[in-house]
Amino acid sequence: MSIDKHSHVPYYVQLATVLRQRIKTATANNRVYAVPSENELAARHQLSRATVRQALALLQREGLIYKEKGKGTFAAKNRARYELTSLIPTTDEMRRRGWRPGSRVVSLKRLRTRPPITDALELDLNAEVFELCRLRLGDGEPVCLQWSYLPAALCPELDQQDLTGSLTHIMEFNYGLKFWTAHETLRARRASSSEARLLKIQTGSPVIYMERTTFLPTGQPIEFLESVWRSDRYEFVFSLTRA
Amino acid sequence: MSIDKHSHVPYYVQLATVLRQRIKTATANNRVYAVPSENELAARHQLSRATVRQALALLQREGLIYKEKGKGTFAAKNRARYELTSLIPTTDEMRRRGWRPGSRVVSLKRLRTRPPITDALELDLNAEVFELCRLRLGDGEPVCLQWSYLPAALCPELDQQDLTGSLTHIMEFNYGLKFWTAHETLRARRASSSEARLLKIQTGSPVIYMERTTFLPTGQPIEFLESVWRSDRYEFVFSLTRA
DNA sequence: CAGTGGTCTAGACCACGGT
DNA sequence: CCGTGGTCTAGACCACTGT
Repeated sequence: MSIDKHSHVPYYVQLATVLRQRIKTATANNRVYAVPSENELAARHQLSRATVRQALALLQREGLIYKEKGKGTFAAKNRARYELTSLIPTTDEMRRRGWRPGSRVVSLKRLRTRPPITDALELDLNAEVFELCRLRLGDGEPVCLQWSYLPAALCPELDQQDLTGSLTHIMEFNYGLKFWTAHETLRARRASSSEARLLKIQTGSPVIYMERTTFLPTGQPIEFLESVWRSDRYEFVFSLTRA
Repeated sequence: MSIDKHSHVPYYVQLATVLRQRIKTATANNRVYAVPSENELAARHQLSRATVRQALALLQREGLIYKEKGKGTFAAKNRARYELTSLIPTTDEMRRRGWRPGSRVVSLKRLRTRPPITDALELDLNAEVFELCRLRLGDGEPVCLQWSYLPAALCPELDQQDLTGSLTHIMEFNYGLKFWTAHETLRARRASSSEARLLKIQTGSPVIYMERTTFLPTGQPIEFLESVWRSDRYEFVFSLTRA
């Protein structure tokens, strides 16, 4: 298992893959695993030290290794649940939980913005947005209710699309709009009667209310999302790391 | 404003600071700001391109810039609310929200572990842990109720410490245990009568229930935390980014 | 075509930890 | 003292973008 110099895969990616595997088997027996030193890795794989460091930086961001100046590099037990906290389409999230994802479009309207949507999307008052309300299902059972607001100017003819799948994918592949970062706010509150009816729970049950604003790589806001999650079916999981 | 070659601050940190400032003023007027090319920055500041790239990598992780191959590097609007999602002591979090942080120790016991604590902390059954229950205050008003479980072997005489401040700081500076990564799980549920009494809310009110396991850089679990948060006083904010 | 960022090399000096 | 990771240089070739 070594580096293929004829592959089109960058050396540092190849090295990271090799090391990931080595760390996995080495830490399986609860043994402490000292990663070979940077010079040693460079010599062993016929690479420059800079390339080795690039590979190690990858693994460090994944939480797989940690370094101690003057001592060396060591394997951490693999705690990377979701490779740290990352922005993931709801559809993929469902699959990751072992559910068959589904979606029922409750309504799709084209309307003029009002606060707080104007603020979140940084649009002028009365600019047009699509309001998409969907019930998201896991294995056919309701999990959450979502209202997405999208600037109509950026995704014309959204009403012609198949909206039962991943909105993230539609935006990326049909409109070239890449969801890149997001701000999420979570609160607990009681389900209203209309929410409860769609989610098939009792009115007043505690639910998680989430607001999310999603941004393009440029920092331009592209989606404002309001959602209500059944607390008996869904919990929010985050992996955090020290800055 | 340039790079001080006699400073002990690394060049790439200095350059990042300069660029951060430049981006801030440039994007203030909603103008698109193309960051100078890597070669140009290298020439202008008398640095190698590798050093310039190190500085840009910093800013990219902060969400301040994005790159497009063949085109260039551009400033994103600053969306870094908390420099992405990071693990932060509760005390510091409170201050960030503009509250005067406070803590009331409800109880501190030394007891033998039982599931689920044994699982989370990876301890043998009956190993000793400290159970620390604290009421966290913001500007004197209850915000949340926390139960921390810590392996007694790793922090002997915890009962001699002042526990009204930051537990994270005590663990780091008194025991050399650095909280590094964490897994958090959030659910909505109703407050029990005892929780409600301490939090000064009505029994049955919706609250956020959070479980957190915190790990050292080695990946060893160091703290298991259960907490209940008042939904009228606290909301959880996360910044996410695409992997 | 020229300019951009992505990858890579072969050196160098430093501060730190353990002997 | 030597080995470690942290920082830095001065080159190089590549794939991609726009003209």
